[in-house]
Amino acid sequence: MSAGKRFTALPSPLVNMAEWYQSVLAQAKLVDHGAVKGTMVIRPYAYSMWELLQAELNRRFRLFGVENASFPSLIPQSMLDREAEHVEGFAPEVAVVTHAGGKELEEPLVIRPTSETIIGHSMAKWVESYRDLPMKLNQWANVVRWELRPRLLLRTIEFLWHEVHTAHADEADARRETLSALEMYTSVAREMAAIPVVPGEKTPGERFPGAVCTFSIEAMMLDGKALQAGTVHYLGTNFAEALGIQYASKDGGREYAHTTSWGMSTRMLGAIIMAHGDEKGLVLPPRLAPIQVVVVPIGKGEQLDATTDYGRELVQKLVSKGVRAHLDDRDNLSTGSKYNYWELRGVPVRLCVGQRELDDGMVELSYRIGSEGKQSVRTDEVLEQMQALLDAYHDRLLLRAESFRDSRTTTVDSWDDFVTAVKTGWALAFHCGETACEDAIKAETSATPRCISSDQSSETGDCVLCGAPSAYNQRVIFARAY
RNA sequence: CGGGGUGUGGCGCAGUUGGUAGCGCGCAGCGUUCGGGACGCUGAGGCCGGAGGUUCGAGUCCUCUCACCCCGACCA
Repeated sequence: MSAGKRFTALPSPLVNMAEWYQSVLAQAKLVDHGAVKGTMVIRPYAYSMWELLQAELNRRFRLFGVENASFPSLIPQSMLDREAEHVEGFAPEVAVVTHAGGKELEEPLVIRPTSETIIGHSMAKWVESYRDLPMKLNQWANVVRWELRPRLLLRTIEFLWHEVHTAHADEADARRETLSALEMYTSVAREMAAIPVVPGEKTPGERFPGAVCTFSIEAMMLDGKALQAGTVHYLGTNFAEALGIQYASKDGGREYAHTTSWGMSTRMLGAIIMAHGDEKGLVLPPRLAPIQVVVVPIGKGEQLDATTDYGRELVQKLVSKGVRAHLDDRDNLSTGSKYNYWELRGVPVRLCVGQRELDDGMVELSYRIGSEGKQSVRTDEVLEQMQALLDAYHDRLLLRAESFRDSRTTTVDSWDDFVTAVKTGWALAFHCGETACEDAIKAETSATPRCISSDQSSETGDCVLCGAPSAYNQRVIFARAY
């Protein structure tokens, strides 16, 4: 393998995936390291993937009645301090501004690690009556968490996300919202990213600081590790009490609102890369692929001019049908080189047009995944069916990820089986719920409880490590995680 | 913060017992190519992470620093 030409092949799942991952990111030119350690610069191609995800999330937010808004990135220290557990939980990773305007500030400002407090502060002023509830706000924003060990795209010091914050009149409504949000994220991951995530509740040890309960969607990466791809919290009245989100109830009383918060970040892009990629590079889910179809004209001289014109026309027609198509008319690359270029970038469908196709009104169609190889298809047929072909491709990708996930997920009842299972994937095991026991498991195997999957039927048993009765009605997913 | 490792053109690297810095890729120009990572010729691009020292002479040896990467602790 000549240096700088092809990236490192996908390693065995038992091997550290970092090398492959970084290599793909670098060569596909998706992100760069930022000026500050552990931050990142997202390149245009990757950013448009993010924009597509944003658009879908915004669409879903509207269905929820969530409105977009924007809040300050600097929060007075005292405001963060309002909720005790919250401030304690975030203290180690909060960046603090102590100087400004050439002098020391009377009160330090923290750079938001999340915006519960500042948004709650506004909600407290905006909510007066039960008629104002539920209030649902979202902001697209950068937040800063001073992580000890950043990982490109998966855990950067500064990251881009959205955070929805809602306030409700009562617990039932807030809890309903929490579960709907979790379901929404699950569906977005499946429908957009083709990642078969598992939704479920976090164990108390993994809860968001200040939450009554935390839910997440967990995705399996190609090395069998888990990645939290989205998170939803039911915050009870903790933040409402701390920030004074009170309303006049129907019967004239003063009640605290029940709040929730949920978020999904650019980590999702990392999830996509590490859930679908292969030895040729990225494999992008069509609904988030910035380019869904690339058209490559083939030939030389006048022939190339003709196929390029034909390709351009094809692209225009695809675009008019809502397909994100791109013409690769670069004249300094060979055909084979272009193939590899687009495969590295994970483009789902490639259409080639040479003299043969031109003569017959055909195109050569091939997919990024699968073993069909190249097929000759009538051009009008391709135009007619492209959207359906992309949908079918999405389904295949999802199915592939699903069977991978299932093949790496093991139901275990003995400690030995547990240890073996978390080496290559996920273990479904009973757990006593004790944090000390979770810690012991982590120390032994580096696996942690990911979530209690809500897709299981009710079942109890003995803790896989200590043998005490299980604390939950279901098995807990344990896995090594990013 | 502990344990490993690496710093040399944009990227990936080589550089012997100290002797005036090289290769591949990429980039620019010209020509031939173009159905699976094309080729030829020409060319641009470097205080060898930084600071001290040893030496006639340091990419190379010594000391001190700084940065980055990997494994772990913290975590979307």
